[in-house]
Amino acid sequence: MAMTLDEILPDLRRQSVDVRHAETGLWAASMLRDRISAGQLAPGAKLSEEPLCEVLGVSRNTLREAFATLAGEHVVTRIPNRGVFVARPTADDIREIYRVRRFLEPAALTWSTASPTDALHAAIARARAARRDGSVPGMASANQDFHAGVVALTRSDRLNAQMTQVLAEMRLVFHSMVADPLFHAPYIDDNAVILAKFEAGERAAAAALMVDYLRRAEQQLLEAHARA
Amino acid sequence: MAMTLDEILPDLRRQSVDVRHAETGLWAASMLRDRISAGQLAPGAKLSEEPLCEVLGVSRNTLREAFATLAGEHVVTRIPNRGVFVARPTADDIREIYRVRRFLEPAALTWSTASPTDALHAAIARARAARRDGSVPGMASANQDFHAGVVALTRSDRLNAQMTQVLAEMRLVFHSMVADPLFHAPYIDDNAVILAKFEAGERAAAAALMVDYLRRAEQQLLEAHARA
DNA sequence: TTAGGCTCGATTGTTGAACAATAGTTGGAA
DNA sequence: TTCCAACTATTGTTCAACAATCGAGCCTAA
Repeated sequence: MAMTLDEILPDLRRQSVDVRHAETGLWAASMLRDRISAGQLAPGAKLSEEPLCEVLGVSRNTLREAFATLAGEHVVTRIPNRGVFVARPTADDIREIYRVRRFLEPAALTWSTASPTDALHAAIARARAARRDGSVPGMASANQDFHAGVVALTRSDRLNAQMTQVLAEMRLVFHSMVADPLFHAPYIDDNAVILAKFEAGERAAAAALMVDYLRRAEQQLLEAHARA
Repeated sequence: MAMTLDEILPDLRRQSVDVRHAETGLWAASMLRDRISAGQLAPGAKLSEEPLCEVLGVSRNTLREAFATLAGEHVVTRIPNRGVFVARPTADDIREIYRVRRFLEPAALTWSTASPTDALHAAIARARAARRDGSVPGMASANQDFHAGVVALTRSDRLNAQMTQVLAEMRLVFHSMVADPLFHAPYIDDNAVILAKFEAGERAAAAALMVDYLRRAEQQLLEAHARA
C-alpha cells in the first residue's frame, strides 16, 4: 500500500502530461495532497525537490509554493536545509487532533441551527454496508464522512476546513501504523445512537455521547500508537 | 491612520536593512502581517510585487511565498493576474467570523478541563482601565485578549491558531469602517459576568451568555457595515 | 456622441539557471 | 577505533527572462 517516492513517480507523471491550469502551485499542492491522503506517500517519506519538479513538470519555485501550502495544512513537515517530509503524527499530534474534535463536534451538535441529517444517515448506511463486506477502508471512509457531516451542521466554511484538515491528519495516523481491522466496527453503532439523540432534540445528550466516543477512540489510538 | 502602500514603504525599508534569517519567506509574511494588523495597510490596498521586493530586500519568488502564507490566513486576497490585495471583509465574512466564534468560544467555556483565569481577569482590568482613559484601541485590544483567552482554555494549538486568525480578520473589519467609539464599552461588563459564571462552575450559563453576547456584537457590526 | 472593439503597456505567472548555505558523508590521520 | 576535515548532494534564495493576462486609452463606426 504505502509506497516510496520512486514507485509513484511514473504514476504522477501520467497525470501531469498535457495539463495546463491557472495557479500551478495550488494544482501541484492538490496533486501531492491526494497522494498523501491515499497513503501512496507514507508518513516520513522525503519529498525531494528535483525529481518532483521533473515529474510534475513544474519548476522548483512553483513546487516550493506548493510545499508552503501543504506545510500550512500540516500535511507536510519542513526541516530547514534538510527538506520536506510527509508529516508523521506523534502521540502529541494525536492528542491535539482529538482535542480539536472534542470541542468542534460536540459544539456542532449543541449549537447548530440547521439540521439536515440526510448525509449523516447515508454515511452510517455506508459504514454498515462496508462492515458487512469486511471493507476496512470503506468503514474508515464512511466514518470520516459521518464526523465531517456533523461539523458541516455548523454551516461554517472555516470550521469545515479545520475539520477537513484534522481528518486528513487522522488518515496520516492510520497510515503510519498497522491498522486494527476491528478499529472502526464498534463505533458505527455509537454514531447511530448519537444521531438518534440529536434528531430527538436531545442535543446535550448527543454532545455528551460524542465526547465519550472521542475519548475512547483517542485512548485506543494512543495505545496502538505506543505499540508501533 | 490607514495609509497607502507608498506611504509605508520607507518605514518598511528601515526595518529591512541588515536582517538575515532562516526562512525568509515567513519573515516577509510576518512583516506584512504586522503592518496589516496595525491598520497601516488599509483593507483593499494593493500589494504590488515590484516595489515590495525592492523595499523588503527579497526576491519576487520569496515575496510570493509570503503571499501564499498570508492568503492561507485570509489576511490577503489573491486575484489571478490582477495581484494581491489586503483583504476587505464583506458582510458574509463578518457572519462567518461570528459563526466560528459562536461555536469556539461557548465550546471552550463548556468543555475545557483546565481553567486558569488569571489572564482573563487581567484582560478585563485592562479593558476597564482603557475605558476610564477613553482609549478605544486599548478597549479593542483588551477585549480581543479576553476572547482569545477564553479559547486558550482549550489548550489546543489549532483552535488557538484559528481564533488568532479570526481576530486578525476582526481587526480588518474595524479598519475598514469608521469605528464607533462606544462599540466596545458596554461589552466589558458582559465579559465580566461571563467570567464570573464560569468561575462559579455554571458553565452552561456562561456559554449561553457568550452566545448572546456574540449575537448582539455581530448584529451591531453588521449594521455598522451596512451603513459604511 | 457613444458604443464597440483593438492595440499597447504594465503587472502577474512561471520558468530555468546560478550561487550560497547547510547537512551528511567520505576519507584520512592519530 | 575515533576524531576531524574536505567533499558532495540538496536545499535556500536570488536573478533575469518570457508568456499570459488585464485594463486603459484610442480609434472607428453608427
